[in-house]
Amino acid sequence: MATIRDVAKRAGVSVATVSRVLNNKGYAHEDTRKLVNDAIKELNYKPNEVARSLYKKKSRLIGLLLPDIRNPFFPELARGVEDEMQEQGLHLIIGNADEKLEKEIDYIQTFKQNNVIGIISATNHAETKLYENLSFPVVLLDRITGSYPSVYADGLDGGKKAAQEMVRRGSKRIALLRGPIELRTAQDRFKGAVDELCDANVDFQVITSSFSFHDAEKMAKTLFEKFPETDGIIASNDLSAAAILHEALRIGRSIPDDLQIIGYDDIPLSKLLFPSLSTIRQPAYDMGREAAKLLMNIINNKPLAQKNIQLPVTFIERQTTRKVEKND
Amino acid sequence: MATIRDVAKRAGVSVATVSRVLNNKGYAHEDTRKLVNDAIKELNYKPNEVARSLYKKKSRLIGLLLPDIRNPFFPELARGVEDEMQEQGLHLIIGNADEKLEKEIDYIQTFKQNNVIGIISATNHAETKLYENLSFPVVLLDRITGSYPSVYADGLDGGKKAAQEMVRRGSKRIALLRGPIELRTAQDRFKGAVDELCDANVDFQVITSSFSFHDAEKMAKTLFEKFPETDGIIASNDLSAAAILHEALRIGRSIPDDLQIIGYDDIPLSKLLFPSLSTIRQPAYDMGREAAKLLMNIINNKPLAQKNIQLPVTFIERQTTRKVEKND
DNA sequence: TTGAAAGCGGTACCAT
DNA sequence: ATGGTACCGCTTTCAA
Repeated sequence: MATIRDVAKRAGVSVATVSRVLNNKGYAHEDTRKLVNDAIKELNYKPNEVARSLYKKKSRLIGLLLPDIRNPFFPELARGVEDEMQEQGLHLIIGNADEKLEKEIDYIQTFKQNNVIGIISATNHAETKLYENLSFPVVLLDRITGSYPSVYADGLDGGKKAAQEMVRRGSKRIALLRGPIELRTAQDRFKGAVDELCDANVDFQVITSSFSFHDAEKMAKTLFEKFPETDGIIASNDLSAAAILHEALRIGRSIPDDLQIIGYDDIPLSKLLFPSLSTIRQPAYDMGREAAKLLMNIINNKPLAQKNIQLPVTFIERQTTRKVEKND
Repeated sequence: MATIRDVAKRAGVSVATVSRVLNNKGYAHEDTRKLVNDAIKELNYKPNEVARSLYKKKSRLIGLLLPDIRNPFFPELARGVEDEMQEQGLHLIIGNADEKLEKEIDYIQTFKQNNVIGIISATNHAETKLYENLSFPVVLLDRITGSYPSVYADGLDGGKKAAQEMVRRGSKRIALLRGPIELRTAQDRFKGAVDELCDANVDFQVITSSFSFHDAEKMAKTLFEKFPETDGIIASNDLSAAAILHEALRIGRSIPDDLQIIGYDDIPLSKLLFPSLSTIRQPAYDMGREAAKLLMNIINNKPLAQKNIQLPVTFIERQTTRKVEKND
């Protein structure tokens, strides 16, 4: 690998000059500039980011921390972050915390030690002290606390919409899934639904469940054992909804005639289920992009229009809910 | 952040001594060692990996390149790699190439510039020149070329098993999906199936398709339009299989009585489909772990039992295939 | 057993 | 406009 010294020698100038040309900083005569650039090309020189990072105490890396890379919602977020960062000439280190605090701590350490200039976190512990005393900014993604800037979708409205659509389509004995208690976003969508259900003339039951694959199947079985009368299920995410749909069909429930299901997230697979899943769509890709933009604005000290960015959710009508006249 | 100088000062020794203690290299009196370790604890000192990396031209980072983070097969691979690396005290940078050559090049550049000590690649271009002239080892994952060490599952056997099980269960007019031509792994499973189907007394058609979400739906529609008579489909991966299953049910085919489907991969969602998907399971998590181990053995100059590691695949019988007497 | 100092590959200050 | 050089934080050789 060629170094800046090789380039300097080749161009017949000092390393200082090469550095200036490289970074477009300070003066450099047009001719010298050309000399240097030619040398760079000839040697196929790429600056050593590590050396740069050591001196400046800043790299060109952004850390992205995901809670569970297996839940298809998160790869979607990641792609949004990635695309935006790439456009800004930055690089992404993705860490998968696997819902384990220990892994999360480990990744934060790695990020620190590699001089990332910022972190975007979507983990389940983002709301703890882990992110304090960092020397670079943190943006929360699909997570909310008072303390950090964040990007998320409107959970209250999401829950509300799910409940409204469910009720409007005639379900009377509704099971409402409640995601992890420690996640504000999960609780918002839960609360949004509860408020709506309380106002409506329906019975409803609450089941608490995690967001992971593993638990989804068990939860689905339990649900139908405990509440066989249920005629409408509002799931806490699409993964749970998929498990519920599977179990419902397995025990012979007819969907959507006898039982309606509404998911949450709109992961790519939801439309491949059969019947395809009606769900509340979170604009995951856009959320990722927005988070990246927000972080970059903070890093570049741009004035922020808002510290917290809320994106809208939409009801995606597919086939696990019954048809009904439009009435808006 | 405390530096090695702070620690040295605190312990009343030189930085060289601290470094030796830190790395367990060279002599250090037991008492001095304790002195240093105490200082490290008191200051909560963590060595600066960037500085270390600059001098040694080696970091503790491994680059993992995935072709498409949205295909659930790859996160599963990633988790295997991640867990093994973590146990070895190394850290992972995950890059998502998004099936784009340009992104892949970009990530490789990032990996280089950050002194990764090795790359594990599962991308669609791993079989090109991109990985030549690297100063660190490369291991291919779920990919095969002559040139690089690799870890993959037995595609020939997988294709063969899929075809056997399909034929054994009575399908007579079979559609065989062929994945991307440029991927050896995809072609192996295709060839395995072709060989078997040729020997059997059945008709079959070949449809070429990509592995991505986006194309899966269109492909499914086309398939049934062009070959409405089909009574058995061997998919190139579970994503395609899911799309096919969806379309089949949509147009009223009865599964598995009228049409059987066998997928490939066994992604976590396959068992949540309804009917749950019969498929050829690749041990993705284990493949990831093996790739990590292989890479580490190469990095540490351990003698290699074998440069290419092939893992077995298994037929997972679920509900998109008909029941049949055991006959092994 | 320990420490001084050179060097990894850049950046940026200060002279010229 | 350009160059010399100290410095970022760590490792390693060499001398003591």
